[in-house]
Amino acid sequence: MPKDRAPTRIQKKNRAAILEAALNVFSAHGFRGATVDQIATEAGLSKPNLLYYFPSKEAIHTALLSGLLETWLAPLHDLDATGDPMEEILSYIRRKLQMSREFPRESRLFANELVQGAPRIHSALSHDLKVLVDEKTAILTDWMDQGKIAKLHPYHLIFSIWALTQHYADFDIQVRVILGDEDPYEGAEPFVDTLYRKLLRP
Amino acid sequence: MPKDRAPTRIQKKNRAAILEAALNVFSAHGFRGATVDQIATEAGLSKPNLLYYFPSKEAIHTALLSGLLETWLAPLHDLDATGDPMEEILSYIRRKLQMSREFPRESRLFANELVQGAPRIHSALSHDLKVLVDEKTAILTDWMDQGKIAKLHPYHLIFSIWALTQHYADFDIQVRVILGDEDPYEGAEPFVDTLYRKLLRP
DNA sequence: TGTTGATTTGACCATCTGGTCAAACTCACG
DNA sequence: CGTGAGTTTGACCAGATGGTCAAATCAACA
Repeated sequence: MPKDRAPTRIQKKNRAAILEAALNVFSAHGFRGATVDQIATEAGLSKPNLLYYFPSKEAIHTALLSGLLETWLAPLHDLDATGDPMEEILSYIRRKLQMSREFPRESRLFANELVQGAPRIHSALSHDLKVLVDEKTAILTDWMDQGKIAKLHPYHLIFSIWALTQHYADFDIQVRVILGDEDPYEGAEPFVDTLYRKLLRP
Repeated sequence: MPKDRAPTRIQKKNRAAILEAALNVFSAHGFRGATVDQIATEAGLSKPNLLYYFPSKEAIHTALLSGLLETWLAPLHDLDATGDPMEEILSYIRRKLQMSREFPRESRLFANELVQGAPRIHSALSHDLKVLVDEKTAILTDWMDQGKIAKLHPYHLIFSIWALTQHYADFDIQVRVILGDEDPYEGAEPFVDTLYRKLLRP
């Protein structure tokens, strides 16, 4: 294992390659379905070489998840209490849909983990996620109390946004079976926009 | 492997026990994460005994999926072109939400498969699912053309229903982390009801 | 009850997989 | 160069896992 000094050029390159490869493999096959050999090959390394940079398969997975959780929650983090309520929420939704479009692997990485009961990130969820959601739903509740947007159950409002936007990344195959050649996001963006305008109108 | 005559009492009992156990294990761990031993133990059989009834792990999985696909699509199948549009759609949504509540394992079984690209049911999807969805979206489009419900992209309307309802089963852990002790479906039912009433109002 | 087919199992196998290790190789720097 | 730290690898191991098989046991029916 490399010493914990400043990382060398090679360390940076290889760690990045491993995480990139791991994202591909874990998101496509889940933790159990991924093999260290597969990740190593995809990263252009031998298995022992990969294990020189990360002590175990589990460690790669953990590093990947915790490194990406922040990115994943960023759109919600940016929801601003001082902005225009309707526009803030719609722009949060657009950012979230954009994430599904640009980072489908990341979405599926989390989806895989969640569907199986989040055995490896349950604690991170109940801390970071819970806190962030509570903070933001407080804002939503304020807006509702002030009559700026329709009164709805704030948690379920958040769930609906997650469900709708992540569906396009997580169940991509199903979406494409139905849509054929049509670009999913072409139709999704106006659809969710209309949906939430109607839903949130006071 | 049992002959293909009429199944004996023992065959019926054991096949059912295996499929029930397999549903537990596959839905919780995915195909790759499940082991034959685990399924056998949960079904109260030895591994060779289990493999006397199904030729392979893959065969159990396939039998399970194809046996459940019909159940899974039943709510949509029941959408009736001659009923009242708004009530038909709302009742479809209620049935779908009810499925998530009563059959979360089935939902996660499909979710696991879909997230990983549906390697084992892709063909079933592009036949049965595609046909059924096209049939039902034609009804939706009619209703829209007649001004009975709001004009929306019918495929994305279906996606939104799937996403919203299945979210509660598939990402149950996340939902519970946020909601705490609150019953998810208690709030979900009125929420989705309100949502689609607003969305579909012409 | 005897016989035949159905059912069950212990022992076993080949392969896959995560992980180890000592030895070899490479790189940066004096 | 030369040297020491950083990097890479072939060979290897132990345990898990899907699957096989012959022999033993059981159930049902004549």
